[in-house]
Amino acid sequence: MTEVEKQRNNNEKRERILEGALKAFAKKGFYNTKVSEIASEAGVADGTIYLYFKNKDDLLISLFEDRMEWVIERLQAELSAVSGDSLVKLRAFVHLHFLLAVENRDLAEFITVELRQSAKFVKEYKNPKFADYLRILQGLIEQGQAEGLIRAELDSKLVSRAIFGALDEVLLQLTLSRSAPGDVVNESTQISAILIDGLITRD
Amino acid sequence: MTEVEKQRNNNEKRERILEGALKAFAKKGFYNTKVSEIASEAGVADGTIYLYFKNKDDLLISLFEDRMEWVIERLQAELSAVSGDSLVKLRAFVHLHFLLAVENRDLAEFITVELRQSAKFVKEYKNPKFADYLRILQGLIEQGQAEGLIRAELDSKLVSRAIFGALDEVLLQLTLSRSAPGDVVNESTQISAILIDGLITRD
DNA sequence: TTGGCTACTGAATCGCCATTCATTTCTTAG
DNA sequence: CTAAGAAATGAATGGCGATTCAGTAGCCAA
Repeated sequence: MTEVEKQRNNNEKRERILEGALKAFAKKGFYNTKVSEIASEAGVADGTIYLYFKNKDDLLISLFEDRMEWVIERLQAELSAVSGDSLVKLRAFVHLHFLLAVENRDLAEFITVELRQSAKFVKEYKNPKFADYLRILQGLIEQGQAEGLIRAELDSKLVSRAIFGALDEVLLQLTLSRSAPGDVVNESTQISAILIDGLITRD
Repeated sequence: MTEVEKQRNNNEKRERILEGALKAFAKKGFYNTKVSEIASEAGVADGTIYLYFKNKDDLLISLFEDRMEWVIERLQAELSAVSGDSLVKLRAFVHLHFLLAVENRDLAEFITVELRQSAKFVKEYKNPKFADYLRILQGLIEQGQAEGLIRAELDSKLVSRAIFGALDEVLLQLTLSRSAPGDVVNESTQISAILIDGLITRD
């Protein structure tokens, strides 16, 4: 086996473990998932997990890093393909957020449910990838402010937090109720409408 | 000891345990908190906890119920003292949400961080009190729609979820960073402004 | 004073599960 | 083909911590 193939092999096993962990965490949550369950889901022995990850916490963090990186790449790729002003991009962002979640149920469930816990309780972990995600959103807001489309007096950091929160909570409901993909278009359209134009009626 | 005094005594001990649990859960999270830590925080023996609660899960759920009930009562009391149209009330709601959180740090931290986990993983638990909270918000939206102030085409359930999510995420940030009470007024004002008027500039 | 009742205590139990590591299996260079 | 080294295995270990329960303490009524 060449070095390259060896590398691929390693990554494939590592990936299988991550995939098993994702599935298990999404179903039962981090604390209620046994390492042995992840192992069996991944089709490896319990001990094998410890060849790829330091411990259960490390597995959790690695899973975050890995999947968030993937999400961010997809998001950026799709966003850069959108042409138009920042409001158009913001609408696209909202839509993509939902779309990615619906296409990756387990991942969405894992992130919406475990993100908070982990951010707080897995010692030392500062969750840089999540910060990156927020920064993309914040960048859109600031772009809009620079273009004069979004009110300049708003704190872009606060706004991006709030938007993320709104999306996340609606998604939580969606994933937990395991409802049909439903009208993602409808939901994302309504959220965008509120964000951009507000709740009030106009003449 | 009369029956009444006995009752009060019981409730006082029960309350001490709930208070200890709240403090501990807020600091270390449900899964990282030992029952013995709660006991020592409450100044009772480990076994005493099991005289008042079936098990650790039951303690968690009871804590939710109890504190959410209190929050809802305060919220309703304060809201009913607000006179004005539904937009005024919505602004007050947002403001109160932040205010209550800042006045009750541990409670806010507990609710923002543990609510999701519990809703999903404590078997059987449907979290009715949280549903009540959302319903208050939903009621405000619907009132606004009836008054013609809020766009009728919006799904009030979706909207109330989204608003709650926005508030919750901003609060999460606030409580986790343990930042100074800071400008709660500023934050709640900006959030209300976005909700009501939207992000965009107006001529 | 005593006996019974209730509330409380906290040390001991017991099951669980993350982690380890002696052993086995696979891989490849010579 | 062979032997060394790498990778994987999964049964055994060890510690932890929720829960239990035999015993203690306080209280009251007779």
